[in-house]
Amino acid sequence: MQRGPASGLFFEALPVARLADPLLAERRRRQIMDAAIACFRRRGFHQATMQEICAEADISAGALYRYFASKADIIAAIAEEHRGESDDAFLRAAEKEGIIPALCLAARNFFDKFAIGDGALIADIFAEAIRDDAIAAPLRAIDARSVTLFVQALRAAQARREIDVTLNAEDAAETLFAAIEGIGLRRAFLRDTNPDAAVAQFRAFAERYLSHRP
Amino acid sequence: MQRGPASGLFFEALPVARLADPLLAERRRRQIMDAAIACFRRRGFHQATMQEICAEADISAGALYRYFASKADIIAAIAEEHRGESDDAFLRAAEKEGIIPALCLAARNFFDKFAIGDGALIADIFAEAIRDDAIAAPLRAIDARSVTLFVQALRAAQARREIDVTLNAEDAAETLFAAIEGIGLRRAFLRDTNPDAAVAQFRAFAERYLSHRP
DNA sequence: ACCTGAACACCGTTCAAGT
DNA sequence: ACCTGAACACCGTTCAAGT
Repeated sequence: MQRGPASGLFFEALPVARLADPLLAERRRRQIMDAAIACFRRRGFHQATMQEICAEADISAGALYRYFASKADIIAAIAEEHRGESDDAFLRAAEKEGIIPALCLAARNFFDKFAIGDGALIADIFAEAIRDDAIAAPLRAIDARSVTLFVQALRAAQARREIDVTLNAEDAAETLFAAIEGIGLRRAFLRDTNPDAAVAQFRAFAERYLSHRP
Repeated sequence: MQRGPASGLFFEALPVARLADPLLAERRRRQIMDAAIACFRRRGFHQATMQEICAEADISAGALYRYFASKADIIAAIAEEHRGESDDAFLRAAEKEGIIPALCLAARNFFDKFAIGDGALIADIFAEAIRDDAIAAPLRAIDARSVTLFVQALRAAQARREIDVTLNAEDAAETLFAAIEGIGLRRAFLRDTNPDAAVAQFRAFAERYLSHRP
């Protein structure tokens, strides 16, 4: 987070601008991200050093900075990747198995990350995103897409009379998302990251929350 | 987070052991914590430097380390203080106004911290607690006390037939806590920290979740 | 074009020396 | 007993020099 004299300028040329071969660039970014994920998982975002990431990726510090502008830039790329993966699976489950199993699948996808030890990393990403809008903005775009899928699936479930039709689908999607994130973070804090137990907690909540009103 | 040769020993004498006047010690800790809160609020836990905290507290680095073992130790003390404050208010509200207003009061107490810009700090505390059990352990003790209050208030509300009697009070308290934390963090991520809107979202959720079953 | 790694400007923490 | 602040062992990032 320390920086040289150039920081704070608005139109710095990004390193990516001077890259020629996009295939090599993609390969290097992949290589650096995999190394960073391994290091962050072992030691956390702030504890892992760039030297460690360079060693793990088998690349020099100077080379790394051709492909990522900063340590925070690496975490942003990892977070983006983390998010965009499970949307298709959710959509298929929502159509084939109903809304509750689909929501539980999305929740399990998230809880699994805590089970493999990424809990602190996820909290770090929240902290960085809350502090720095440059990190939050791309994550919000991905988030918005997932929320839209939730909303559509909830509306379809209402049309099928699977859940309460008086519920506002947008509000419900937001609250379901918040509950998944809250449950995951909280259980990690309490040192119980068993994903089955977390899904059971979420399912009990979702069934109550979405059920038909008297 | 870097350290000298002595780290890793199990029975290092804590700085506090060599302190004589407990009143001076308490004053110094207060002075350092207030300075740290101001610095963390401005720049975040990892961005704020010990030099800044020392300057804000008007104390030298060496003096600071007589009263706190590390930067992480300061955050732990702040987090403990953050938590233990609103339990009494919750209990009184639960008896006088019913369970829903009491839960909303507890939620508002939490959401207010995001509104004054402590969101990233709270996420930092989550991350540090998930990563380091030495930080998590004292926080879990405080957390457990608050959860117990929730459970007792929920049971009393069930006895009054205010909410669904088939609900397991322990499970419900855990899920309500997770929802409060999730809503707070998520709204900060989405850049909407208006506490009224957050409380409204929580209230809509809590009323549905706790209501009598058909 | 792409890479290396020493160098730079920091950081958290310690400890000899003061009062 | 309590404090100071230079010194220590790092850190993230840059940039002259190589291929």
